[in-house]
Amino acid sequence: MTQNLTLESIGRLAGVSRSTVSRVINDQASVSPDVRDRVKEVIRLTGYAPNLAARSLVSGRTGVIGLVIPSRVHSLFEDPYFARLIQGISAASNPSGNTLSLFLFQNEEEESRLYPRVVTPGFLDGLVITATRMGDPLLARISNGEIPVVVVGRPDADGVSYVDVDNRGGAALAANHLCSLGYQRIGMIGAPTGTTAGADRLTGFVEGLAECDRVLQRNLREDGDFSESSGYEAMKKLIAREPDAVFVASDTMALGALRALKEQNIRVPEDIAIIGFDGLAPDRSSPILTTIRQPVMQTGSRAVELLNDLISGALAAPISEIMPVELVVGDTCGANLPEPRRKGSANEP
Amino acid sequence: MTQNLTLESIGRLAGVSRSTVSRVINDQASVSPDVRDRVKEVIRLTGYAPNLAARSLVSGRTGVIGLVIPSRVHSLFEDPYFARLIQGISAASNPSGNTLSLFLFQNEEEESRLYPRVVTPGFLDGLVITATRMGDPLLARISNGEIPVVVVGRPDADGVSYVDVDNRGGAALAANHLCSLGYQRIGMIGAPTGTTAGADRLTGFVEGLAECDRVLQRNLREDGDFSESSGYEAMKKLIAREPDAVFVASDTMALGALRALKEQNIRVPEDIAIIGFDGLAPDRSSPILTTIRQPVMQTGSRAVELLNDLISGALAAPISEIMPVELVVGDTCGANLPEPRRKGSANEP
DNA sequence: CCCAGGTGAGAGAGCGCTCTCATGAAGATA
DNA sequence: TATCTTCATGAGAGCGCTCTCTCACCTGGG
Repeated sequence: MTQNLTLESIGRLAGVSRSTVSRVINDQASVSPDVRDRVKEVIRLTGYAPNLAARSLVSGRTGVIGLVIPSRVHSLFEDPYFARLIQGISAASNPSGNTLSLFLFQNEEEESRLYPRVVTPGFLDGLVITATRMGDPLLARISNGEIPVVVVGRPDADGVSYVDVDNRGGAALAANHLCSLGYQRIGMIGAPTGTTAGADRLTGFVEGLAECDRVLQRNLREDGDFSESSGYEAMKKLIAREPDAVFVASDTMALGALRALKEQNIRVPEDIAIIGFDGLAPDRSSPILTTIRQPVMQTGSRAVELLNDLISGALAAPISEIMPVELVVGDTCGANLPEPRRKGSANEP
Repeated sequence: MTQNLTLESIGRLAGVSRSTVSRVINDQASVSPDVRDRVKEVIRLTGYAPNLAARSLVSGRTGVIGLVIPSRVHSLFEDPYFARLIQGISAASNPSGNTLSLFLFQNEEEESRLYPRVVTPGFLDGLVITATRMGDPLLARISNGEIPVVVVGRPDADGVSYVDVDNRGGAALAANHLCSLGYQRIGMIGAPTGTTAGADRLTGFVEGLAECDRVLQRNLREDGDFSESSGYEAMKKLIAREPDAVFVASDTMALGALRALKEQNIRVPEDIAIIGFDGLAPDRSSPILTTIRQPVMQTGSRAVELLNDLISGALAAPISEIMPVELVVGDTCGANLPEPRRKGSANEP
């Protein structure tokens, strides 16, 4: 039935040459209306679709972009962050006529074994890489100019195009919010400082406190690894040091922190205020987490748009963009409490 | 630097012909050891990788398999199920030399617009489709024999290859477990019966009760849509009818059910036993959910293996496979309680 | 009535690869 | 020594497409 349809066979059926059919398919000029209609009708009837391999062989484009998620985030893949990011990337790929290929590597070995395929010419037009850590060797190799690359999240290398969210600004917003509510012993559960997101959220939070003439006491800070359990553990340690408010650098960790507090019957926000980062926690959670919401899907979409600009040559690398974040006030920061409580001051320098 | 390396140029550098280089790359016989080494060395030095478009043009294979997730499950994409499934599919794709392309359609329009690309020759070797609903038109079109397809989850059409988990057996297991613990008013929060998973879990649960000479009272059953909030709403309705145990057809819905119970200060499992299905709930949740665990990652991997058999012609469609499930006893079924409580009997026929 | 200018359509080359077939050298058999 | 079989290698065709070049035809101005 639909066997081996080619430009040639379509042309034969329509009584024209292969060249003319090609012109019709690619909407090029110099085809008379009646011939164009005749060819289109044959294409419709036969259900012909051009062979993409042949097309990319000559055009050098495949219409495929790759999304690389490095091996070590596999356990983190449970984080709704990645699902959203993939959605955003997919959403932007479809309209631009791109297909998305997903590269999840199980381990470093697989990563380096499959690496050639990723940068091999004739397969991918461009690449989006996410969740790189500082000094990531993969990034160094891939961004070597063979193929257009856009990184999601600020890379620590220069000359690489990227899309990031305003981690510093968001963390500062959290700090300002807590200060304005009158908290005195403000702590933080940070993300790994080996990631730029972790480092930027820490920097921003310290800066935000400084704007209110506060400092982050060293013993009021613990770091987690983005996982729920690490937030739980960090909060358990912090409890003894009696913060009255804690900024947790990811919602997933904040959920863990809330669990630790509940276990100890410490009320949120009456006894301690919590503010998260991400805006991914499902609304169902009671209480509703106050958080800094980042536009994850849009970040993914924007990455694809920049990548397309890079591929088409409309822009030259490196380009970058910072997506805005916003404070979303929920139940856990105490903003909706009749009167925020105060403890002894610890954040005054 | 790495510009336009072809078989021809590698051959020139190694002092052999294009054909010989091709033989070396494809590990074919009839190449003398010294020539083989010489060519391999040149390839290593230049970093040459064959052009995949050209290769697939002649071979008819692309090494790409597609994963299609229909439009309407986008909101469900938050469910860890899909993340795990994708991991499983990716894990099995990489070793078999396949690349995974992801097709997430935003809506029906996009679905039908991009459909040609999915089945267009010269792009995908095969297809994995998941989360189809009964009577899914996409499935009917795609499984039309143009390209090998494996469905994850039992399709309601014949002649389609698939991998499913033992939904019936698992639900029966849940029923038996609750019966053996002595519960008398056993209810169920079902999944949509418009999905085969929902229908099978219902059938299995009823069968399992029948094995214990019980029936599922109609007013002790509510259906949800796999979402947390639907589980919450369903449980709110059920509470008034005083079940002493409820089988919830997905863990995500079970989480919602637990939330509804907690809101009403109904203790689990002292006042009511809960058993879920999926085995995806993170261990962190306290209490730990008793559930029927299904091997999601393995299901994805197995789908790819079957697909590869279909592609290579080692097997002919339709083939199918049922993955086993297991009961995982946690805190919520009351199995670890000193003495399960009994209420008036409702499940006796 | 002839020739520039434009326009629709076909012929042909070539993208980089695989695969079949031809060739020539070396070894085996008569 | 002549013929037959290996085996290593090269030459060539062709996968289905795009793109350039060429040609045939039609128009209109001189």
